[in-house]
Amino acid sequence: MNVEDILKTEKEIPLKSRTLIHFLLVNNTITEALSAALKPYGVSLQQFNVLRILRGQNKKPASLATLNERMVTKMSNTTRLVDKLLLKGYVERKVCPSNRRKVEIRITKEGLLILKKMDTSMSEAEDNVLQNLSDQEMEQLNILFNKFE
Amino acid sequence: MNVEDILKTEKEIPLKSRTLIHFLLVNNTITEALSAALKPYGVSLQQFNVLRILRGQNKKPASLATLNERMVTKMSNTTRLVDKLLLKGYVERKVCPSNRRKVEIRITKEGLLILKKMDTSMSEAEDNVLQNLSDQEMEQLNILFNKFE
DNA sequence: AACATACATTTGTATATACAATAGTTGTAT
DNA sequence: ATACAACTATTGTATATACAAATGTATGTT
Repeated sequence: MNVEDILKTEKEIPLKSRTLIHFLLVNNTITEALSAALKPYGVSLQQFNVLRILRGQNKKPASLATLNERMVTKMSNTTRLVDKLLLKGYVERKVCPSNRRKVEIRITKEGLLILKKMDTSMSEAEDNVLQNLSDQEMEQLNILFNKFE
Repeated sequence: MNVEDILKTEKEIPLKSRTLIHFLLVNNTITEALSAALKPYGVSLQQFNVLRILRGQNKKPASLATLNERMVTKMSNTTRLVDKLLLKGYVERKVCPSNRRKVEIRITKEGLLILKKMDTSMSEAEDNVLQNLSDQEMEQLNILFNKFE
């Protein structure tokens, strides 16, 4: 299926616009698939991302700045994102004793438990989205992606 | 710059996840660049998209359904998107005489005028984002993008 | 100690989006 | 003609996000 058909337009789109539009279209496909996989757990992609970062810390706490630095999609408001996870009991937050400007955020046991389940669903969704691509093609994509500013 | 560096993580990310994360990262780059180009005009990417569709109609009106069908990123609420453009005077909307369930949306003279200016800015932004890619590489990307479900 | 500056997070506000519910219109079958 | 289902857009509500301003804390300078 080509871009013109998807957008139901007669005229041919120039290569550059076409590439970018195609990019955005595939991005929609990907985020919809991943979000749908997380839907049963009631968390957004961003919240999932935060939980994964926290698990990667191995007990070490993370500050908001750390989270922001490592998030795939940077947020202007990580505070409220963590609030949501707090409400669900998946993270805990306390003021950092050594520097009281900072907060220490950790994933809870419940967070780890639910995250393990999410991992399975996410992995399935990833496989599904990428099922028509070979390893070589993915490598190729990664190389091409590096050329974007 | 590789993905691991961008996300400041030590562990190597598996190819599939890596590809998808890289995709999302580049998507952020693209949408930020394009949105920034539209910022001076006070319209969002979606609003710009609607204006372009309307211009492509050549005087023929479009219904909300038509807009939705042709938008790059489908919206659950095109009504309010058009509301914004109405307020700015870039489009006009009236009830379709032959089928009063539908509305007829057209771009105005002011809309066409401002859109012409936006085109220049957008084209510059596109060139900028894609400056490191050859035509062949873009073609390659389009082929790979077609492999996504 | 007093002050200015930088830092880290939180809050306020406006806008955007998703999803569900509603309202009005049309076509069709009876 | 009437009832009913399908269609199209609008509205309501909750949540998400962007951006700017405010708060509280720490650090450096005099």
